[in-house]
Amino acid sequence: MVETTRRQEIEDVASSLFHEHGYSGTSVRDIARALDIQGASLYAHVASKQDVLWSIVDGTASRFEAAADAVTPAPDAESAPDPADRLTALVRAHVGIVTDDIERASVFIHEWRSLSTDRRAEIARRRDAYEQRFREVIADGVGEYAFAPVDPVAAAAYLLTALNGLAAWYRPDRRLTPAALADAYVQLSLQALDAGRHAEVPV
Amino acid sequence: MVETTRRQEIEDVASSLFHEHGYSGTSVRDIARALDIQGASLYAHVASKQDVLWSIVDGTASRFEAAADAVTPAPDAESAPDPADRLTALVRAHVGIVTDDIERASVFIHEWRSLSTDRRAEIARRRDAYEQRFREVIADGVGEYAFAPVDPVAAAAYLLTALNGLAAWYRPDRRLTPAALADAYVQLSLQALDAGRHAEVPV
DNA sequence: CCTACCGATCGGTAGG
DNA sequence: CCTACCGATCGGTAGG
Repeated sequence: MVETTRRQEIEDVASSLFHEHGYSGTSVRDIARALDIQGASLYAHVASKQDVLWSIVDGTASRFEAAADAVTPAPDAESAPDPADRLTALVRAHVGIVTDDIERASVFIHEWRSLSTDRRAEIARRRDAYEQRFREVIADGVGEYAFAPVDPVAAAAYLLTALNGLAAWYRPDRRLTPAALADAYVQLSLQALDAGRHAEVPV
Repeated sequence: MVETTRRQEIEDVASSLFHEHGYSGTSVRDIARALDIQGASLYAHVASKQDVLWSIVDGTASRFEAAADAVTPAPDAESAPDPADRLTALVRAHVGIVTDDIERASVFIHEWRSLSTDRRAEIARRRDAYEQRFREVIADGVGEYAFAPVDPVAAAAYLLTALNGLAAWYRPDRRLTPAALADAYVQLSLQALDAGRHAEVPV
């Protein structure tokens, strides 16, 4: 039932090694050794080391995008949820993906610079579009006086790098479970925008 | 007057290359090429590539520590400044060092994992001690009801990774100068802790 | 700071 | 998935 293809195994151990030593710091033979096969045998399954990195980064980017899509209101919705709720959903989705697979998330966040020029450009575009979702919610909230008057570009970068930082330090433990962590990060993110403090100020 | 030793030049170009391509992704010959000398000639000035990384990381760690020392009240002070002021000073100092030399800061933040075992352990200790300063101010503020009741460990990690994220994205421009950026990041950080909203609640 | 050179390792291919 | 092998590049040394 737990079907794990060889290709998936390769990407799993590659994610772990790229996470720990970086893409440049990991050799094809390091990956093969973790699978108990010869370095050259890896090429029966993958076209290149770069190809493995791309699969990990592209797949993880898609997970983030799909999760954000799922919590983004349809453009034709009667009434868009208020900005605080929309931001909460985005933060929770993001933290969920990071904590669900820290190694792949970490590779996506830190190693996309090692992609070839074209792929790197594509991921840069997709990352910017993803960050734009955060900027828009923040700008909406500022416009509605639901958030403090922050710079949406700086605030979105602040929030997203805080969330992405998880991939570098978080290890699940009994005291700070993924659920507790998500709650804490939602609280900090809403507070960072002073959410709910400004609705009454001007009209 | 502007005395730049060869050693400093080497560390400057190495910081730039390590920032862009990582330590493993930068060869000794890459560094030499940027200085218009032969790869082997570099060894007239440095003992090893690892030695260059250590100088950058150790020096930058010291800058962060000295800046935090400078804004930390003496233990024998009559009255410690309130937590919001202390946190403001810590955030401003940290952002200042990052924006003052993004490349070195970035190498310190991201490449310390490439250090040899002993040095890596030392930097891990020093980073933890530095982060502890943030945890303490946050815990003090929570204890005095100056901040919202956040988990000091999670909140300190959240704040510091947000600040460190600057090294990856920030480029000074006319709209967002280093000073404006520091103001925005202080505001977001204080708000993240809901600073000044809780003083009146219980006693 | 240079030329000349070292052994080790790199990503990848050929041919089973 | 293996053995055998490729040219290129790696960090670093010797000796000027």
